[in-house]
Amino acid sequence: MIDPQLLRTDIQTVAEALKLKGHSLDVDAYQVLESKRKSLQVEAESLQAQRNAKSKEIGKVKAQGGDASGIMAEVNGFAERMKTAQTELEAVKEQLFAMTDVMPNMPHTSVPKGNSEDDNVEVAKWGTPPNFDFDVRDHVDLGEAKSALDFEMATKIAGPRFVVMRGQLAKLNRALIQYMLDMHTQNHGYEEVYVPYLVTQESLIGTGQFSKFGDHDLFATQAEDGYYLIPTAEVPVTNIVRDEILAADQLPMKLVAHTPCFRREAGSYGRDTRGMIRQHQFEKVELVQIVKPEDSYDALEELTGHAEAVLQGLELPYRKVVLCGGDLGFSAAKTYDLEVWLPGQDAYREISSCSNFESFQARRLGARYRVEQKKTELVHTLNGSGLAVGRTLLAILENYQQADGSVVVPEALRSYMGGVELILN
RNA sequence: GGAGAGGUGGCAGAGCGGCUGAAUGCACCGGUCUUGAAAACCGGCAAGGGUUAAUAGCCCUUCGUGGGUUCAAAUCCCACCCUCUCCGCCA
Repeated sequence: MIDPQLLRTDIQTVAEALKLKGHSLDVDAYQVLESKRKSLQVEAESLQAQRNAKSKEIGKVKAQGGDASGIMAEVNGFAERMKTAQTELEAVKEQLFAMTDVMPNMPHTSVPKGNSEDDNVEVAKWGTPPNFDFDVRDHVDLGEAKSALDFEMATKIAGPRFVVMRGQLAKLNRALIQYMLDMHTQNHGYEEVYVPYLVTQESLIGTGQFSKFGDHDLFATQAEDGYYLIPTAEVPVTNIVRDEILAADQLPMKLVAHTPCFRREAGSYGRDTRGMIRQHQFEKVELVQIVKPEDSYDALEELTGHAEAVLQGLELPYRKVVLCGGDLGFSAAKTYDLEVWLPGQDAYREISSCSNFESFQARRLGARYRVEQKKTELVHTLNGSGLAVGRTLLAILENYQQADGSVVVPEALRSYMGGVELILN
């Protein structure tokens, strides 16, 4: 949610910033509504103030045993007028909300211009893609050869975009989760949290995944329950601070959670249909930080570094890009994507997305902290994948593959794999 | 699932339909005292919103949520949600 105060005082700046995200803001329409809101609200509130004053008078007169019928007659007509003013005000507010609710967050000034992912800017590259002196296989061929990945079976059970992992790969999956959680809790200062995988609509609205108007990428339970499966741990974890006023010394709050994530992928028919790149259900270790506003950009660099540390620990080549305005998500002010090298695709593919939302989520969430005795201020929220586990697993298969189709276990994972150095052999 | 109790400020806990945005205690902040601290004493201390140059005033809203009764609701009525206790069931 964009600061309504800013929309009143400097809507041009907002309109300019939103243009970078491809959102055109109807400034005139907004200002017309806003001035209506102002006069209606002033009117409605002054009617209420008058009524309150009169009612108090009645109370006083009656307490003294006097006759209050005169004042009561005077106040009688108020109810109706108040109701009309109230109704009109609500209507205008709703129209304003319809406009602000679909406004994305403003990009940070450091965000490059651009319309699509082609305009994202590479800011760093780490490691070198391996050279193979044999025909490279992708993770599907590698996994299916030993029945350690079984897409057909998953389709039988649940339909397309699911996978069954068996034996060593199921264990590798678990090893990766442990490795990531241990690294973030032991080296990076995060507190591990376990959270619900089903959440309410309210929680989704808080983090911006659910808009009344936009479509969403969510699985839902039957209407009577009203639950949604989480598309990312960002939702339950960030909602920890919803409607809270935190003490300054609670910040920064650094949380890490491993959860499965569920997405319909409704808009991506035909895209990434092969393999584990895009699934309805996948595992992710998510980093979340709740920080003071002045610290959020340092925190973004730090948090991105924490995700990079996992890739470096696993010795997977990757590059870091900063998303251009047009490719930025709805709620984000700035995002770094980490893209891991996938020999099977001969390309870098996203494996982590680290974003600063500034106060955009916090405003919806009502997440504040106490600056001084009497003052509260919205916090800034950030999150990033550290990392997407399924994609990490397939990156390992493809980068560590051998001529015979076996796969070397990265050193960092061996203690989590019971000392095994080679799998799919 | 059945029976009962309850949801009030950071916490605990009062609150006859008007003088209660809310007693009191704790916590917290400021001060006096003290070499310093503690104790004691004095003062302050909810959030959101509007108006405004203003973090000054003034005003509105909020006592689980939503509706209703009334000139007036934390207080009365209805529905829902949640919590706790007991019983049943269950990993």
